[in-house]
Amino acid sequence: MPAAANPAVAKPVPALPDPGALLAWYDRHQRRLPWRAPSGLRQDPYRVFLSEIMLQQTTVVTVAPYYDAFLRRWPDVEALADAPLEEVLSAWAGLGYYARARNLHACAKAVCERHGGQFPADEEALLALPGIGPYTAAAIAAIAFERRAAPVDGNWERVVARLFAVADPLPKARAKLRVLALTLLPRARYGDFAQAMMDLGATICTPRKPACALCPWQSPCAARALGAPERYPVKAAKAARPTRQGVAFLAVRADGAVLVRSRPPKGLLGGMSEVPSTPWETGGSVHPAIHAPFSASWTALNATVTHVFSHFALELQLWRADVPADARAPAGHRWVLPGGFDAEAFPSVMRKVLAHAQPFFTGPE
DNA sequence: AATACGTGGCA
DNA sequence: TTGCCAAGTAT
Repeated sequence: MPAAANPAVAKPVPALPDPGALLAWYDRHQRRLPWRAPSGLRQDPYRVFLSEIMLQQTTVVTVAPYYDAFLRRWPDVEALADAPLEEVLSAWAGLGYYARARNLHACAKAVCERHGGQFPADEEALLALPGIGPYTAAAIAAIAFERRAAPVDGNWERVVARLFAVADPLPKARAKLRVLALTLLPRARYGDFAQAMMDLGATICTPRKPACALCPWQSPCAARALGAPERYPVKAAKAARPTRQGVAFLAVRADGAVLVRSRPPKGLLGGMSEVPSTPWETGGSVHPAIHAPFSASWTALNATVTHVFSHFALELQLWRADVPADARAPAGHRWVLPGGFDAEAFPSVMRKVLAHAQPFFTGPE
């Protein structure tokens, strides 16, 4: 041991992170989640798929009730593939990132048509399915099929960035973090390891105030050695969020029905239901009336609906018109009674709008 | 590579 | 109140 024999060259070399230490921690502290199989059992690939799509950029607490509802309504991939897209969108309403729901449905169809109703086990084949990117392909491969794969999500990135004190800012550091993450993989238990990394990130190695004293990897962690684990990962500055304005037209029929239409199949809130409105633009529309679904005595309500989307904030003024029970719906529009609201694919912003149409409709929960 | 794409909770 | 954050993907 030449190095150790020379005190002048000897440095305190931190131990490399041991995958076994994390797995041992996971065996004691793993969270019980609705989509997790009983210990030692492999989870149904459809359930892994469903949960992973829902969990993209979405918290466990938010996902849980949606996951239960979907699984009860569509217990397997064939059932989901056979469902009308409108029903899937309606069930997804409120979860956000609605392209996920469209792709979820398209993916179920693809699995049935291209793979005989069986999810493929290979990352590459999974990656070819709609809505399944690098993370989800790896997650399904590891968790449902016990394949050697690294589903590098935000938790992995945070844990790895701290373990190795990666100073490069995200998202550019992503490739480097992935390489480092691969060095951590164990020789077995790939599914458990993937979920252990996520549990560690969610409960110990948290974005703020990480609980380093409880961490199975506190000893090899470079960021902790530096005394500032919460400084990692470094993130690039995000773009400012502009505000857009618009006017939403609340046409209320004498029996309480509200005039509704469906948004274009792609883009923002693609395929979802909405109250007709002007375009949403920074600066707003100079002449809202030309965008009204029909001519009527529109009254500006003393109400503004505000809503924050991922890349802009919205301020919606409300115009209301009360119309006779025999009023016709313009082309592309339909009347929906309050009792039918739950069957519609109203995103959260529209639930806020509709709360102003019906005093007895409370809107988003 | 950069941007579009939701929502709700928390400090 | 404002900004940050959560099991990302598509283009």
